[in-house]
Amino acid sequence: MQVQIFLRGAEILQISSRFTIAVHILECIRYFEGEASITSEFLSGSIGVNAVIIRRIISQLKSAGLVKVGRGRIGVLSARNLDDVTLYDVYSAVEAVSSGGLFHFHPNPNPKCPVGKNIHALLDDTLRKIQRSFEDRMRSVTLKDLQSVTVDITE
Amino acid sequence: MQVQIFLRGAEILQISSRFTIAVHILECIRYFEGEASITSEFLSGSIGVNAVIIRRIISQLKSAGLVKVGRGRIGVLSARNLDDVTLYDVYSAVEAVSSGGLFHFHPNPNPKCPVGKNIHALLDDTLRKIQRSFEDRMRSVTLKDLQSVTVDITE
DNA sequence: GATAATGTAACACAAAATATTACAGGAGGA
DNA sequence: TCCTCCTGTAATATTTTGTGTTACATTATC
Repeated sequence: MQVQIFLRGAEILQISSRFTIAVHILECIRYFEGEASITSEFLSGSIGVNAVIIRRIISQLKSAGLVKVGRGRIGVLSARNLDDVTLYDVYSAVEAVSSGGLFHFHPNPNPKCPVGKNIHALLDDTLRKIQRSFEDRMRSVTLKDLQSVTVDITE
Repeated sequence: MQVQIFLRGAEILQISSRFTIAVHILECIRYFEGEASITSEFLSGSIGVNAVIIRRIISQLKSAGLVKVGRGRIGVLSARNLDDVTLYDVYSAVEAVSSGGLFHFHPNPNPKCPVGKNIHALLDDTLRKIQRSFEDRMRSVTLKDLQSVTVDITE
């Protein structure tokens, strides 16, 4: 049996670390804004990730309207009240999930097979709903909520 | 801003297609069992994916107790009533999510930074609950449910 | 005007997913 | 029994995605 043996490595499918990095960035802004100039280099130090990566993610957060960036020696600033930003706001800012969905469908089911012909009809709607539910759950948590250790997400 | 320009390609993070392939395999068994010898070659034809990939996934489904495989000219058979198999059963059979979670955390937050020090305390519990909720949603759908076009997953 | 930071290209590298080839070994049928 | 078909799985290649690194033009503040 030994399934693990021929599965090379972890085989983990995950939401990219861009998401937790983005939350980390926003939390740094919440903590340091007004106190320090929050540059990509500064953030790189707290997050432990290359400054260019940070800048890319900041660009995405900026496109999503969450932060604004001054050139020169300003650093990153909040563009709205970050208390109200939800995890979904962050997630959708940094993951291009829109274009494909959370699930990856095998691309060539055989239309000549009675099962292959119907597999999309069978699954698409349900998978879409599951994804939607996942996103709604992320919408229900704001950055402010994270501060209270026991967030009430019904488990 | 043209975020897309410097994001190479799709940047999509997805549940591997092993999941939909596995559902496809099980649906083929539900449809063809008793009618035809369901070999990896046969499935490869319906699914449009290499037969070796199919065999690996079948091995995982077998480990999970969903199917059994005869050697020789038998092919794949159901090992239990597939009507009752949930999407989570399939998902957990083919994704090694257990070892890392759905979310990928950046591995080196700086413990000397007041934010970096607390980022795990801030996020871990909430992310775990979101993942749990995602999995529960998959648990609520069986293969039989898929047959009725309008599955009642509260949206 | 000097300095420091961003925006982003270009490229390198690592990790994961999938494809392909190959073949040993078991089961069933002739 | 022997042949054939199919599985199990190794080895390897290819593709895709994510991340790291270097570089530099641009722009805002000091």
